[in-house]
Amino acid sequence: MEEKEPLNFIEHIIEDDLKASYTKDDLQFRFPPEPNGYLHIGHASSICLNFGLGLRYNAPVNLRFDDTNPAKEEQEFVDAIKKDITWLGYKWANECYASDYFQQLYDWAVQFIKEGKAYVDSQTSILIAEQKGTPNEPGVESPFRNRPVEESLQLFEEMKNGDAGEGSHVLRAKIDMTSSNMLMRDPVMYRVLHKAHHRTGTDWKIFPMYDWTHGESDYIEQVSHSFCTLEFLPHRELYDWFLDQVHESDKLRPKQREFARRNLSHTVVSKRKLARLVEEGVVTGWDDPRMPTISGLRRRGYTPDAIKNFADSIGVGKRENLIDVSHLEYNVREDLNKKADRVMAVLNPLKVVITNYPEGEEEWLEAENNPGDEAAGNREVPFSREIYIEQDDFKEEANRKFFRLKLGGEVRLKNAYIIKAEKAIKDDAGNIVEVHCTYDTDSKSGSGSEASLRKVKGTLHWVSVKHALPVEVRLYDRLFTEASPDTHKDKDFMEFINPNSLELITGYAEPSLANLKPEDTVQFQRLGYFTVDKDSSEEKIVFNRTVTLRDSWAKLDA
RNA sequence: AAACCUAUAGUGUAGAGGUAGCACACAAGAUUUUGAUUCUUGGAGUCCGGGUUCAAAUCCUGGUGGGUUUACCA
Repeated sequence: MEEKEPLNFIEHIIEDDLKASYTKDDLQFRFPPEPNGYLHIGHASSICLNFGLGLRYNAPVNLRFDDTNPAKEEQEFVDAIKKDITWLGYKWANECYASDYFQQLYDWAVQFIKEGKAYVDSQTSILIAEQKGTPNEPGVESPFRNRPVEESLQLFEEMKNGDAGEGSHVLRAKIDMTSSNMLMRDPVMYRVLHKAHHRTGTDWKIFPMYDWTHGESDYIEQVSHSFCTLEFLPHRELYDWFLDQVHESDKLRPKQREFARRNLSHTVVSKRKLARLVEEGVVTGWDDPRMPTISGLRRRGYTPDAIKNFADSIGVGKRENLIDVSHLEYNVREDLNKKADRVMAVLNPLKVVITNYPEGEEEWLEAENNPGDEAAGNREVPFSREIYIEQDDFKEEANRKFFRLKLGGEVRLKNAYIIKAEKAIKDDAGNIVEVHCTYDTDSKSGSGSEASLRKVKGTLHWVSVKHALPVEVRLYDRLFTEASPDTHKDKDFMEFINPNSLELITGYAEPSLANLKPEDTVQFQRLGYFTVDKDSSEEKIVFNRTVTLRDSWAKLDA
């Protein structure tokens, strides 16, 4: 009980509030996406943070769509977002929409006008921007700033009724044009937009701005802690100002706190940039397995646990960061190592003929599905005179560090026999096209015979030629060659696209794989984790490589 | 340029005045019918300068580096 587990700064804030005036029942959080795109790994961190807090403190977490801009938002994204959060395994307390609060927000705004806290400005956006000044120079007040309350009221009504054109007027809060915080220089609260909203249709012709909406939505829902990323820090002053105007003392007053966005190396995490990858055809869509979107990661074979463990392990702070993608990869491997069945598939086949194995004969050998998990059971794999091994697993000559097959040398075929390479057959160009081997007839795996227990250094995976199931395999690599492609001042991130982020090959798999369904994940032994893609059909299974196995040999070799 | 935020091993993150920990990455070794997994071990850090204090990663101050803000987007 007294055991102190380390807290991140967000948890410290909550613990401090709990020691002060908050009770546990006051705690409530929210995840507030704008439905204008797909969720990505950065959102996943935020989701895990907010929903994780909800679990930790047994507090409700609302899913709230920040849908105040009908020009960008669509139902399609609402559905995709809900699907992704559910897939991650989180349950929201309430499904909320900022658009549900349009009437309340409007009523408050009218009140503001009556109290002289807001006015209708009839200038162009360009003029308003000019008058805003710069961080160094104060802004100048709009000529409409002190227009009569009745006039503002009347114009606001016209804006609302659709009698005013887009851009003709805005409603502005009357705060301080000389504030050192640009956001306090009479920020826009409403603009006119004659566009259909995905939920309210054409009921509203005016739409509230983010700053005016977000804090009040938190207040309406009685969210205790509203966590957002650091770029909203300057907005906090305005968040508080708006809240000051509407807050009633018997109600909880939400507080906004900010954390640093978490960046992942070798990718980009911005909706705009991800959209460009889609639009320019660099990837096939938002759920392309190379995309850092949740739907992309899912298709790539990532599990919810892998993503959640990743998010938890990187923590949360307030400084600029770049998390190496190897950390993400570690988390999938760790999770899949426990869950994925081990199978055999050969990606770059080299035919091996076992010359002393009877022609036409075959046998089915027992194989463990997961050595770390007895409950995973066993299966049988067919063995015969002709098999495929990986091209990389054979060399005519090699030093003793090469644990694989070489002429005159022996290796164990996983779950099968020990073989010895006798002869390499080459084509006219000198390429090895086939290897002739002999097998030790007494060395069958699991037979318990003396020969079966012999220690041979190398073990290879293999597939019987006759029984091989041809499969399409998509080998994915990182999308960018640069760790931080979008922080170069003089270069566009598109210049760093990895031309080899996808390699398409045909592999040969053991027949048991014919039964797999999309999103099933297996380990191709000695190669990596692979998941069945939704592009699979009756005729052809498609596998996506989630991640390779750790490979210390590859490092030595390189 | 101004205001604000920020600075702990290569990366990320703990440490709230009292022996600088953890994870990944890296290196070495053991085990291994996956060069995987597992296990053991190792190297590696408080941005710089002042101050307060018996004692500073921690508090103060000045630099320096990085970031954010200057949308009728969120």
